[in-house]
Amino acid sequence: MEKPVIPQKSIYRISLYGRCLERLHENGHEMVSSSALAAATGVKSSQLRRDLAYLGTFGTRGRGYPVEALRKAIHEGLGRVQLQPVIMVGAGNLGRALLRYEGFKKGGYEILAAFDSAVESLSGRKISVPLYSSEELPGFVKKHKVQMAVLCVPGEYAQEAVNVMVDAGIQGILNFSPVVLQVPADVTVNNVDLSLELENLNYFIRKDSKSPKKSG
Amino acid sequence: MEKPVIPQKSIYRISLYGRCLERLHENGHEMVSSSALAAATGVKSSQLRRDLAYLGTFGTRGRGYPVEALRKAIHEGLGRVQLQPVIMVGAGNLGRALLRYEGFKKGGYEILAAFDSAVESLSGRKISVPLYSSEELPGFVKKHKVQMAVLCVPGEYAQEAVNVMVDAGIQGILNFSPVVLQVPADVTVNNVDLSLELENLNYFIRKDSKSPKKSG
DNA sequence: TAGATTGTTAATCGATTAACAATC
DNA sequence: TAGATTGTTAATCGATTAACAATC
Repeated sequence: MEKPVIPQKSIYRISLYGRCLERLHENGHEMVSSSALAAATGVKSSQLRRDLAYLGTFGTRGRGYPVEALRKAIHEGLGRVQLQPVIMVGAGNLGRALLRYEGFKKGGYEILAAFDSAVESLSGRKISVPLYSSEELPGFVKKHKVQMAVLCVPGEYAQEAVNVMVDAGIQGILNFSPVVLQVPADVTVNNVDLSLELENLNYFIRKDSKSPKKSG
Repeated sequence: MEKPVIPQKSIYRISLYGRCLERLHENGHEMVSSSALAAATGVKSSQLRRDLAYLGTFGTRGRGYPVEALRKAIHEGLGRVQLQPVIMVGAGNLGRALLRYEGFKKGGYEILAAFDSAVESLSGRKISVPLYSSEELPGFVKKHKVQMAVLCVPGEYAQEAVNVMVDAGIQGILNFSPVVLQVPADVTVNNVDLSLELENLNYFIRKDSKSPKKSG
Protein backbone atom coordinates (compact mmCIF):
# COMPACT_ATOMS: atom_id res chain seq x y z
CA MET A 1 0.00 0.00 0.00
CA GLU A 2 1.63 3.22 -1.18
CA LYS A 3 0.12 6.64 -0.83
CA PRO A 4 -2.42 6.70 -3.66
CA VAL A 5 -2.28 9.45 -6.28
CA ILE A 6 -5.70 11.03 -6.09
CA PRO A 7 -7.07 12.29 -9.42
CA GLN A 8 -7.73 16.00 -9.57
CA LYS A 9 -11.40 15.52 -10.31
CA SER A 10 -11.76 13.45 -7.16
CA ILE A 11 -10.08 16.20 -5.17
CA TYR A 12 -12.64 18.71 -6.42
CA ARG A 13 -15.48 16.44 -5.45
CA ILE A 14 -13.98 15.64 -2.08
CA SER A 15 -13.79 19.36 -1.33
CA LEU A 16 -17.46 19.52 -2.17
CA TYR A 17 -18.26 16.68 0.21
CA GLY A 18 -16.36 18.49 2.91
CA ARG A 19 -18.34 21.64 2.38
CA CYS A 20 -21.58 19.74 2.50
CA LEU A 21 -20.57 17.98 5.70
CA GLU A 22 -19.99 21.35 7.33
CA ARG A 23 -23.60 22.24 6.61
CA LEU A 24 -24.86 18.90 7.89
CA HIS A 25 -22.82 19.35 11.06
CA GLU A 26 -24.24 22.83 11.63
CA ASN A 27 -27.72 21.42 11.19
CA GLY A 28 -27.08 18.85 13.87
CA HIS A 29 -26.83 15.73 11.75
CA GLU A 30 -24.57 13.04 13.18
CA MET A 31 -24.70 10.41 10.46
CA VAL A 32 -25.15 10.57 6.71
CA SER A 33 -25.36 7.88 4.04
CA SER A 34 -23.32 7.90 0.86
CA SER A 35 -26.50 8.25 -1.16
CA ALA A 36 -27.72 11.29 0.77
CA LEU A 37 -24.34 13.02 0.60
CA ALA A 38 -24.00 12.13 -3.06
CA ALA A 39 -27.42 13.55 -3.87
CA ALA A 40 -26.52 16.79 -2.09
CA THR A 41 -23.40 17.19 -4.20
CA GLY A 42 -24.83 15.95 -7.47
CA VAL A 43 -22.82 12.75 -7.90
CA LYS A 44 -23.54 9.01 -7.88
CA SER A 45 -23.22 7.30 -4.51
CA SER A 46 -20.76 4.75 -5.91
CA GLN A 47 -18.56 7.57 -7.10
CA LEU A 48 -18.64 9.17 -3.68
CA ARG A 49 -17.65 5.94 -1.96
CA ARG A 50 -14.86 5.43 -4.44
CA ASP A 51 -13.61 8.99 -3.91
CA LEU A 52 -13.58 8.52 -0.15
CA ALA A 53 -11.72 5.24 -0.53
CA TYR A 54 -8.69 7.26 -1.65
CA LEU A 55 -8.49 8.74 1.82
CA GLY A 56 -9.35 5.69 3.89
CA THR A 57 -12.43 3.94 5.28
CA PHE A 58 -14.68 6.00 7.48
CA GLY A 59 -18.12 4.48 7.26
CA THR A 60 -20.02 1.79 9.09
CA ARG A 61 -21.86 -0.75 6.96
CA GLY A 62 -25.57 -0.49 7.47
CA ARG A 63 -25.20 2.92 9.17
CA GLY A 64 -23.43 5.40 6.94
CA TYR A 65 -20.73 7.93 7.83
CA PRO A 66 -20.24 9.95 11.02
CA VAL A 67 -20.61 13.54 9.80
CA GLU A 68 -18.05 15.27 12.00
CA ALA A 69 -15.38 12.59 11.82
CA LEU A 70 -15.62 12.41 8.05
CA ARG A 71 -15.44 16.18 7.78
CA LYS A 72 -12.25 16.18 9.80
CA ALA A 73 -10.78 13.31 7.84
CA ILE A 74 -11.43 15.13 4.59
CA HIS A 75 -9.83 18.35 5.79
CA GLU A 76 -6.84 16.36 6.91
CA GLY A 77 -6.71 14.31 3.74
CA LEU A 78 -6.74 17.47 1.66
CA GLY A 79 -3.93 18.90 3.72
CA ARG A 80 -5.84 21.97 4.83
CA VAL A 81 -4.03 24.31 7.14
CA GLN A 82 -5.58 27.02 9.31
CA LEU A 83 -4.37 29.92 7.27
CA GLN A 84 -2.57 29.49 3.99
CA PRO A 85 -0.85 32.68 2.81
CA VAL A 86 -1.50 33.76 -0.77
CA ILE A 87 -0.38 36.70 -2.87
CA MET A 88 -2.27 38.53 -5.58
CA VAL A 89 -0.22 39.33 -8.66
CA GLY A 90 -1.78 42.12 -10.71
CA ALA A 91 -4.07 44.70 -9.15
CA GLY A 92 -6.14 45.73 -12.14
CA ASN A 93 -9.92 45.53 -12.19
CA LEU A 94 -10.14 41.82 -11.74
CA GLY A 95 -7.35 41.58 -9.20
CA ARG A 96 -8.77 44.32 -6.97
CA ALA A 97 -12.16 42.73 -7.31
CA LEU A 98 -10.94 39.41 -6.06
CA LEU A 99 -9.21 41.11 -3.16
CA ARG A 100 -12.59 42.30 -1.99
CA TYR A 101 -14.13 38.88 -2.38
CA GLU A 102 -14.75 37.33 1.03
CA GLY A 103 -14.91 33.75 -0.13
CA PHE A 104 -11.19 33.09 0.15
CA LYS A 105 -10.88 33.87 3.82
CA LYS A 106 -13.67 31.46 4.70
CA GLY A 107 -11.77 28.62 3.12
CA GLY A 108 -8.67 29.42 5.14
CA TYR A 109 -6.75 31.41 2.55
CA GLU A 110 -5.38 34.82 3.40
CA ILE A 111 -4.22 37.21 0.73
CA LEU A 112 -1.22 38.86 2.37
CA ALA A 113 -0.36 41.42 -0.28
CA ALA A 114 -0.85 42.49 -3.88
CA PHE A 115 1.84 43.22 -6.45
CA ASP A 116 1.59 45.39 -9.53
CA SER A 117 4.01 46.88 -12.00
CA ALA A 118 2.28 50.27 -11.88
CA VAL A 119 1.84 50.95 -8.18
CA GLU A 120 1.73 54.71 -8.55
CA SER A 121 -1.24 54.66 -10.94
CA LEU A 122 -3.21 52.76 -8.30
CA SER A 123 -2.61 55.21 -5.46
CA GLY A 124 -6.18 56.48 -5.64
CA ARG A 125 -7.74 53.03 -5.23
CA LYS A 126 -8.57 51.70 -1.86
CA ILE A 127 -7.15 48.26 -1.49
CA SER A 128 -7.57 46.13 1.58
CA VAL A 129 -4.05 44.68 1.60
CA PRO A 130 -0.58 46.20 1.23
CA LEU A 131 0.29 46.94 -2.39
CA TYR A 132 3.87 46.51 -3.53
CA SER A 133 5.83 47.03 -6.69
CA SER A 134 6.58 43.88 -8.67
CA GLU A 135 10.27 44.06 -7.88
CA GLU A 136 9.52 43.33 -4.26
CA LEU A 137 7.74 40.07 -5.06
CA PRO A 138 10.66 37.65 -4.79
CA GLY A 139 11.80 39.05 -1.45
CA PHE A 140 8.29 38.99 -0.04
CA VAL A 141 7.58 35.44 -1.19
CA LYS A 142 10.78 34.15 0.35
CA LYS A 143 10.37 36.08 3.57
CA HIS A 144 6.78 34.95 4.18
CA LYS A 145 7.23 31.50 2.66
CA VAL A 146 4.29 32.05 0.32
CA GLN A 147 3.53 29.04 -1.86
CA MET A 148 0.37 30.11 -3.63
CA ALA A 149 -0.52 33.02 -5.89
CA VAL A 150 -3.53 34.35 -7.76
CA LEU A 151 -2.50 35.73 -11.15
CA CYS A 152 -4.56 38.55 -12.67
CA VAL A 153 -2.24 40.39 -15.05
CA PRO A 154 -3.00 41.10 -18.71
CA GLY A 155 -2.22 38.18 -20.98
CA GLU A 156 0.87 39.72 -22.52
CA TYR A 157 2.66 39.97 -19.17
CA ALA A 158 1.46 36.72 -17.66
CA GLN A 159 4.28 34.38 -18.67
CA GLU A 160 6.90 36.88 -17.59
CA ALA A 161 5.24 37.28 -14.22
CA VAL A 162 5.02 33.52 -13.83
CA ASN A 163 8.72 33.09 -14.47
CA VAL A 164 9.50 35.51 -11.65
CA MET A 165 6.99 33.90 -9.31
CA VAL A 166 8.26 30.40 -9.94
CA ASP A 167 11.85 31.51 -9.44
CA ALA A 168 10.83 33.03 -6.13
CA GLY A 169 9.36 29.74 -4.97
CA ILE A 170 5.65 29.88 -5.79
CA GLN A 171 4.33 26.35 -6.28
CA GLY A 172 0.66 26.86 -7.06
CA ILE A 173 -0.92 29.46 -9.34
CA LEU A 174 -4.58 30.24 -9.79
CA ASN A 175 -4.43 31.83 -13.23
CA PHE A 176 -7.09 34.27 -14.44
CA SER A 177 -5.01 35.51 -17.39
CA PRO A 178 -6.29 34.11 -20.68
CA VAL A 179 -2.98 32.50 -21.56
CA VAL A 180 -1.55 28.99 -21.54
CA LEU A 181 1.31 29.21 -19.05
CA GLN A 182 4.58 27.30 -19.22
CA VAL A 183 5.76 26.08 -15.83
CA PRO A 184 8.10 23.39 -14.49
CA ALA A 185 6.49 20.05 -13.67
CA ASP A 186 6.57 20.68 -9.93
CA VAL A 187 4.41 23.81 -10.20
CA THR A 188 0.63 23.48 -10.40
CA VAL A 189 -1.48 25.88 -12.45
CA ASN A 190 -5.26 25.98 -12.29
CA ASN A 191 -6.81 28.07 -15.02
CA VAL A 192 -9.98 30.12 -14.69
CA ASP A 193 -10.65 31.57 -18.09
CA LEU A 194 -13.77 33.68 -17.99
CA SER A 195 -14.08 34.28 -21.72
CA LEU A 196 -13.63 30.60 -22.37
CA GLU A 197 -16.42 29.81 -19.93
CA LEU A 198 -18.81 32.18 -21.66
CA GLU A 199 -17.83 30.84 -25.05
CA ASN A 200 -18.49 27.37 -23.78
CA LEU A 201 -21.90 28.28 -22.38
CA ASN A 202 -22.76 29.96 -25.64
CA TYR A 203 -22.06 26.74 -27.49
CA PHE A 204 -24.17 24.59 -25.24
CA ILE A 205 -27.23 26.78 -24.95
CA ARG A 206 -29.85 25.85 -27.46
CA LYS A 207 -27.95 22.63 -28.16
CA ASP A 208 -30.48 21.58 -25.52
CA SER A 209 -31.17 17.96 -24.70
CA LYS A 210 -28.27 15.57 -25.03
CA SER A 211 -25.34 17.78 -24.14
CA PRO A 212 -22.47 16.09 -22.30
CA LYS A 213 -22.33 17.12 -18.67
CA LYS A 214 -19.56 18.38 -16.51
CA SER A 215 -19.03 20.48 -13.46
CA GLY A 216 -16.23 22.99 -13.37
CA MET B 1 -23.55 11.45 -40.86
CA GLU B 2 -25.45 13.20 -38.07
CA LYS B 3 -24.33 16.33 -36.34
CA PRO B 4 -21.72 15.06 -33.88
CA VAL B 5 -22.09 15.82 -30.18
CA ILE B 6 -18.86 17.58 -29.32
CA PRO B 7 -17.52 16.85 -25.82
CA GLN B 8 -17.26 19.86 -23.54
CA LYS B 9 -13.53 19.44 -23.10
CA SER B 10 -13.06 19.59 -26.85
CA ILE B 11 -15.10 22.78 -26.98
CA TYR B 12 -12.78 24.39 -24.43
CA ARG B 13 -9.75 23.41 -26.42
CA ILE B 14 -11.27 24.50 -29.71
CA SER B 15 -11.88 27.95 -28.21
CA LEU B 16 -8.22 27.99 -27.30
CA TYR B 17 -7.20 27.11 -30.85
CA GLY B 18 -9.40 29.94 -32.11
CA ARG B 19 -7.74 32.42 -29.80
CA CYS B 20 -4.30 31.28 -30.88
CA LEU B 21 -5.23 31.56 -34.54
CA GLU B 22 -6.24 35.18 -33.98
CA ARG B 23 -2.72 35.88 -32.76
CA LEU B 24 -1.16 34.04 -35.68
CA HIS B 25 -3.34 35.98 -38.09
CA GLU B 26 -2.33 39.29 -36.52
CA ASN B 27 1.29 38.27 -36.86
CA GLY B 28 0.84 37.64 -40.56
CA HIS B 29 0.99 33.85 -40.57
CA GLU B 30 -1.01 32.23 -43.35
CA MET B 31 -0.49 28.56 -42.61
CA VAL B 32 0.06 26.58 -39.42
CA SER B 33 0.66 22.91 -38.77
CA SER B 34 -1.24 20.87 -36.20
CA SER B 35 1.96 20.34 -34.25
CA ALA B 36 2.76 24.07 -34.07
CA LEU B 37 -0.77 25.01 -33.05
CA ALA B 38 -0.88 22.16 -30.57
CA ALA B 39 2.39 23.24 -28.98
CA ALA B 40 1.08 26.79 -28.63
CA THR B 41 -1.99 25.58 -26.76
CA GLY B 42 -0.31 22.85 -24.76
CA VAL B 43 -1.96 19.78 -26.27
CA LYS B 44 -0.85 16.84 -28.40
CA SER B 45 -1.10 17.31 -32.14
CA SER B 46 -3.21 14.18 -32.53
CA GLN B 47 -5.67 15.56 -30.03
CA LEU B 48 -5.88 18.82 -31.91
CA ARG B 49 -6.58 17.05 -35.19
CA ARG B 50 -9.20 14.94 -33.54
CA ASP B 51 -10.86 18.01 -32.00
CA LEU B 52 -10.97 19.76 -35.35
CA ALA B 53 -12.44 16.67 -36.96
CA TYR B 54 -15.63 17.34 -34.98
CA LEU B 55 -16.12 20.52 -37.00
CA GLY B 56 -15.00 19.30 -40.41
CA THR B 57 -11.79 19.00 -42.43
CA PHE B 58 -9.87 22.17 -42.99
CA GLY B 59 -6.26 21.16 -43.57
CA THR B 60 -4.16 20.20 -46.55
CA ARG B 61 -1.98 17.13 -46.17
CA GLY B 62 1.65 18.04 -46.31
CA ARG B 63 0.87 21.74 -45.79
CA GLY B 64 -1.11 22.30 -42.61
CA TYR B 65 -4.07 24.59 -41.99
CA PRO B 66 -4.89 27.99 -43.48
CA VAL B 67 -4.88 30.28 -40.42
CA GLU B 68 -7.67 32.65 -41.33
CA ALA B 69 -10.03 30.08 -42.80
CA LEU B 70 -9.63 27.82 -39.80
CA ARG B 71 -10.23 30.72 -37.44
CA LYS B 72 -13.46 31.54 -39.21
CA ALA B 73 -14.54 27.91 -39.29
CA ILE B 74 -13.98 27.62 -35.55
CA HIS B 75 -15.95 30.75 -34.75
CA GLU B 76 -18.75 29.45 -36.90
CA GLY B 77 -18.56 25.96 -35.48
CA LEU B 78 -18.80 27.36 -31.96
CA GLY B 79 -21.80 29.41 -32.96
CA ARG B 80 -20.26 32.73 -32.05
CA VAL B 81 -22.40 35.76 -32.65
CA GLN B 82 -21.23 39.37 -32.82
CA LEU B 83 -22.70 40.43 -29.54
CA GLN B 84 -24.32 38.01 -27.16
CA PRO B 85 -26.33 39.76 -24.43
CA VAL B 86 -25.66 38.66 -20.85
CA ILE B 87 -27.02 39.74 -17.48
CA MET B 88 -25.23 39.87 -14.15
CA VAL B 89 -27.25 38.54 -11.23
CA GLY B 90 -25.93 39.80 -7.91
CA ALA B 91 -23.98 43.05 -7.64
CA GLY B 92 -21.92 42.40 -4.54
CA ASN B 93 -18.14 42.61 -4.48
CA LEU B 94 -17.55 39.85 -6.97
CA GLY B 95 -20.39 40.82 -9.28
CA ARG B 96 -19.34 44.48 -9.48
CA ALA B 97 -15.79 43.36 -10.03
CA LEU B 98 -16.70 41.23 -12.98
CA LEU B 99 -18.71 44.09 -14.43
CA ARG B 100 -15.52 46.08 -14.62
CA TYR B 101 -13.61 43.24 -16.22
CA GLU B 102 -12.94 44.03 -19.87
CA GLY B 103 -12.36 40.47 -20.98
CA PHE B 104 -16.00 39.68 -21.68
CA LYS B 105 -16.53 42.39 -24.27
CA LYS B 106 -13.53 41.22 -26.27
CA GLY B 107 -15.06 37.80 -26.65
CA GLY B 108 -18.30 39.26 -27.95
CA TYR B 109 -20.32 39.19 -24.75
CA GLU B 110 -22.06 42.31 -23.51
CA ILE B 111 -23.38 42.61 -20.01
CA LEU B 112 -26.57 44.57 -20.50
CA ALA B 113 -27.62 45.05 -16.90
CA ALA B 114 -27.12 43.92 -13.32
CA PHE B 115 -29.78 42.76 -10.89
CA ASP B 116 -29.66 42.79 -7.11
CA SER B 117 -32.12 42.34 -4.30
CA ALA B 118 -30.77 45.36 -2.42
CA VAL B 119 -30.54 48.05 -5.05
CA GLU B 120 -30.82 50.92 -2.60
CA SER B 121 -27.78 49.85 -0.58
CA LEU B 122 -25.71 50.00 -3.76
CA SER B 123 -26.68 53.56 -4.71
CA GLY B 124 -23.25 54.88 -3.74
CA ARG B 125 -21.36 52.47 -5.98
CA LYS B 126 -20.52 53.41 -9.49
CA ILE B 127 -21.56 50.65 -11.80
CA SER B 128 -21.01 50.70 -15.52
CA VAL B 129 -24.36 49.17 -16.47
CA PRO B 130 -27.97 49.81 -15.39
CA LEU B 131 -28.77 48.26 -12.03
CA TYR B 132 -32.24 46.90 -11.46
CA SER B 133 -34.13 45.29 -8.64
CA SER B 134 -34.49 41.52 -8.84
CA GLU B 135 -38.21 41.76 -9.50
CA GLU B 136 -37.50 43.30 -12.86
CA LEU B 137 -35.37 40.39 -14.01
CA PRO B 138 -38.03 38.25 -15.72
CA GLY B 139 -39.42 41.17 -17.70
CA PHE B 140 -35.97 42.29 -18.77
CA VAL B 141 -34.86 38.83 -19.83
CA LYS B 142 -37.94 38.33 -21.95
CA LYS B 143 -37.85 41.78 -23.48
CA HIS B 144 -34.19 41.60 -24.48
CA LYS B 145 -34.20 37.88 -25.24
CA VAL B 146 -31.28 37.28 -22.90
CA GLN B 147 -30.14 33.66 -22.81
CA MET B 148 -27.04 33.86 -20.64
CA ALA B 149 -26.39 35.04 -17.10
CA VAL B 150 -23.48 35.36 -14.72
CA LEU B 151 -24.51 34.44 -11.19
CA CYS B 152 -22.72 36.09 -8.26
CA VAL B 153 -25.13 35.97 -5.33
CA PRO B 154 -24.33 34.54 -1.89
CA GLY B 155 -24.73 30.78 -1.74
CA GLU B 156 -27.90 30.83 0.31
CA TYR B 157 -29.82 32.75 -2.37
CA ALA B 158 -28.34 31.10 -5.41
CA GLN B 159 -30.87 28.32 -6.01
CA GLU B 160 -33.77 30.69 -5.54
CA ALA B 161 -32.26 33.13 -8.03
CA VAL B 162 -31.67 30.31 -10.50
CA ASN B 163 -35.28 29.21 -10.33
CA VAL B 164 -36.41 32.70 -11.28
CA MET B 165 -33.82 33.00 -14.04
CA VAL B 166 -34.70 29.65 -15.57
CA ASP B 167 -38.39 30.47 -15.46
CA ALA B 168 -37.66 33.70 -17.27
CA GLY B 169 -35.90 31.84 -20.05
CA ILE B 170 -32.19 31.88 -19.19
CA GLN B 171 -30.49 28.85 -20.75
CA GLY B 172 -26.85 29.22 -19.72
CA ILE B 173 -25.49 30.20 -16.31
CA LEU B 174 -21.92 30.98 -15.37
CA ASN B 175 -22.12 30.28 -11.65
CA PHE B 176 -19.71 31.85 -9.17
CA SER B 177 -21.78 30.96 -6.12
CA PRO B 178 -20.27 28.07 -4.17
CA VAL B 179 -23.34 25.91 -4.48
CA VAL B 180 -24.41 22.92 -6.55
CA LEU B 181 -27.35 24.21 -8.56
CA GLN B 182 -30.39 22.22 -9.63
CA VAL B 183 -31.55 23.03 -13.15
CA PRO B 184 -33.64 21.37 -15.85
CA ALA B 185 -31.71 19.28 -18.39
CA ASP B 186 -31.97 21.93 -21.08
CA VAL B 187 -30.16 24.56 -19.01
CA THR B 188 -26.36 24.57 -18.90
CA VAL B 189 -24.45 25.58 -15.78
CA ASN B 190 -20.71 26.15 -15.73
CA ASN B 191 -19.29 26.46 -12.25
CA VAL B 192 -16.38 28.66 -11.26
CA ASP B 193 -15.75 27.96 -7.60
CA LEU B 194 -12.88 30.08 -6.38
CA SER B 195 -12.50 28.47 -2.96
CA LEU B 196 -12.54 25.05 -4.54
CA GLU B 197 -9.77 26.10 -6.90
CA LEU B 198 -7.58 27.29 -4.05
CA GLU B 199 -8.31 24.16 -2.05
CA ASN B 200 -7.31 22.13 -5.05
CA LEU B 201 -4.07 24.03 -5.57
CA ASN B 202 -3.30 23.64 -1.92
CA TYR B 203 -3.57 19.88 -2.24
CA PHE B 204 -1.31 19.64 -5.25
CA ILE B 205 1.48 21.94 -4.13
CA ARG B 206 4.28 20.04 -2.50
CA LYS B 207 2.78 16.81 -3.81
CA ASP B 208 5.33 17.76 -6.47
CA SER B 209 6.37 15.30 -9.14
CA LYS B 210 3.71 12.92 -10.35
CA SER B 211 0.55 14.94 -9.98
CA PRO B 212 -2.14 14.25 -12.57
CA LYS B 213 -2.52 17.12 -15.00
CA LYS B 214 -5.48 19.07 -16.17
CA SER B 215 -6.27 22.43 -17.60
CA GLY B 216 -9.34 24.24 -16.39
C1' DT C 1 9.56 12.50 -56.86
C1' DA C 2 10.58 12.83 -51.73
C1' DG C 3 9.25 15.02 -47.60
C1' DA C 4 5.70 16.68 -44.85
C1' DT C 5 1.52 16.59 -42.59
C1' DT C 6 -3.32 15.56 -42.51
C1' DG C 7 -7.49 12.67 -41.31
C1' DT C 8 -8.73 8.56 -39.12
C1' DT C 9 -8.36 4.10 -37.11
C1' DA C 10 -7.06 1.09 -33.54
C1' DA C 11 -4.81 0.67 -29.02
C1' DT C 12 -4.37 2.61 -24.61
C1' DC C 13 -5.49 4.75 -20.75
C1' DG C 14 -8.29 6.49 -17.06
C1' DA C 15 -12.62 7.51 -14.98
C1' DT C 16 -17.44 6.20 -13.96
C1' DT C 17 -20.86 3.03 -12.72
C1' DA C 18 -23.32 -1.19 -11.50
C1' DA C 19 -23.31 -4.83 -8.68
C1' DC C 20 -22.65 -7.45 -4.67
C1' DA C 21 -20.32 -9.76 -0.80
C1' DA C 22 -19.18 -8.14 3.72
C1' DT C 23 -21.03 -6.67 7.79
C1' DC C 24 -23.19 -3.42 10.98
C1' DT D 1 -32.41 -11.87 12.73
C1' DA D 2 -33.68 -8.80 8.64
C1' DG D 3 -32.73 -4.51 6.53
C1' DA D 4 -29.48 -1.19 5.34
C1' DT D 5 -25.37 0.45 3.59
C1' DT D 6 -20.48 0.21 3.07
C1' DG D 7 -16.06 -1.02 0.60
C1' DT D 8 -14.47 -2.98 -3.48
C1' DT D 9 -14.39 -5.51 -7.68
C1' DA D 10 -15.50 -6.07 -12.40
C1' DA D 11 -17.83 -4.07 -16.40
C1' DT D 12 -18.62 -0.04 -18.94
C1' DC D 13 -17.87 4.05 -20.85
C1' DG D 14 -15.40 7.88 -22.79
C1' DA D 15 -11.27 10.38 -23.78
C1' DT D 16 -6.39 10.40 -25.20
C1' DT D 17 -2.70 8.89 -27.93
C1' DA D 18 0.15 6.42 -31.25
C1' DA D 19 0.44 5.05 -35.63
C1' DC D 20 -0.09 5.14 -40.43
C1' DA D 21 -2.25 5.17 -44.99
C1' DA D 22 -3.73 8.96 -47.81
C1' DT D 23 -2.19 12.70 -50.28
C1' DC D 24 -0.53 17.38 -50.98
